[in-house]
Amino acid sequence: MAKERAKTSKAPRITKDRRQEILAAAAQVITDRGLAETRIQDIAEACGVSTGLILYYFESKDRLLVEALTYANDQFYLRLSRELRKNPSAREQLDRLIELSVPGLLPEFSFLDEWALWVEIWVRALRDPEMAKEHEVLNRRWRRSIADIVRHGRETGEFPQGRDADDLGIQIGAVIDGLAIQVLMDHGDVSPEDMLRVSREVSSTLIGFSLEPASA
Amino acid sequence: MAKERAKTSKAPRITKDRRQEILAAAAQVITDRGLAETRIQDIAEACGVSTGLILYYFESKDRLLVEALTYANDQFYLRLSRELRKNPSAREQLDRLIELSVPGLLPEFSFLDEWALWVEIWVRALRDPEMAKEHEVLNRRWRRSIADIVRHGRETGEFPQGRDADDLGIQIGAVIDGLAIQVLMDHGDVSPEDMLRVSREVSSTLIGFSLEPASA
DNA sequence: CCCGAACCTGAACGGCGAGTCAAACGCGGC
DNA sequence: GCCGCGTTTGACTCGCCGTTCAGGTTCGGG
Repeated sequence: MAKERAKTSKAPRITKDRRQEILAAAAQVITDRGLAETRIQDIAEACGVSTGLILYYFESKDRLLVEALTYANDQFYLRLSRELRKNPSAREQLDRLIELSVPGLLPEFSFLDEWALWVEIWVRALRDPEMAKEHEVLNRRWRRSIADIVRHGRETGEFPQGRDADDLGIQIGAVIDGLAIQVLMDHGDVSPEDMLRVSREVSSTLIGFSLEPASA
Repeated sequence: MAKERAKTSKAPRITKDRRQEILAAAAQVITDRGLAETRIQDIAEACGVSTGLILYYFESKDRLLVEALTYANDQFYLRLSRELRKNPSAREQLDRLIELSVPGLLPEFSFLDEWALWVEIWVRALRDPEMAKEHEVLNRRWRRSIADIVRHGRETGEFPQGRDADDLGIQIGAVIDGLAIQVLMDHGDVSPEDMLRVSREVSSTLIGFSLEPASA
């Protein structure tokens, strides 16, 4: 009721929220060009609007960039949550989380590289307090996703009791982060399949369950 | 014989290699300000020279930055090699490598953050083929350091046979990378001591030896 | 003592890109 | 039909910074 959509069928580019459209475009441009090479004009072109409009919706380029990075990460998190909710088994949830984390494994998700944006977030968070604050939230959410799966698996009896679940979140998260970087950089030493296999191995070792032998 | 040093005692700031001086200064500035915020003038000031001189020794800012990043990493690698050579025991070598990798653990080494430069390298390597090439070298060298320790430990009988040593280099390297990022970002969730402990635990688990209980 | 080469300076140039602004647009209400 | 407001435009400003350059300094060798 807030806005009728009846007439907007004729106005193709005015969606409900122009802001969001800009954020999505910005995320895409950052992914393509890199944060440092991203100009306001690039984002404007990706939206099909003028440069002036970008700064009509965002008070400065810097703020827009920070918002775009967190926006993209939110999108990833939403996809992840949706996927996890589909699956009651903790082991399959863990598997799904790992699959979604491997750069370039599932073409339908995560354009090319969710991770390229993570690296940009890291760099920026090192100096920009604004971004550091955001990073803290995103980072905790990411590790908590893992820890929650561990806790859930222990409730269902799929996983044994063992180290602190939050610690496991940190450790498994670290392995995934580190491997993702290797895959991203892609010198052929670590393929997506390698990452998938190693992540499963290491996390099963750390959590303390055994992978079924049928991994061929 | 290429250059006499007899008279240079009176020329205080003309060391043997001005180029190297600039590289060191550049690395420091990048560490402080971040790659994106580093201006040629910052580097010149850090050296106490004019901006013109910087481009007298380096054909462009971009090339200088790439060289500075690899230079800094070389310095780290040299320190690491020196430390490892001191110690014949593979377990102690591994321990030392981990210690040197923890951001902020050993004040005497690695200014504040060797790792801040790594993150900059990653970002740049994602787009700049020049940097990607360099990164490949640095990255392989880093993982090989770990794999070599594993191999050495197996020769001396300290470590059991097990997974491929190069794979372990990748896996342990990934854990260290991932944890280092967490420590770097520093939200208090992962302290340097945490990283130290976890790195030891995980690598002993992966390699397959047991840490002595005296870890208090 | 002079010359040339290497080293160094800092002012000047030029382009680029963030942010501004006055004007236009279009749409819903009166 | 007209008004007014939210939206959009694109030309303009302005400061910044990489790079160039003409000249200065130092130093060693002849």
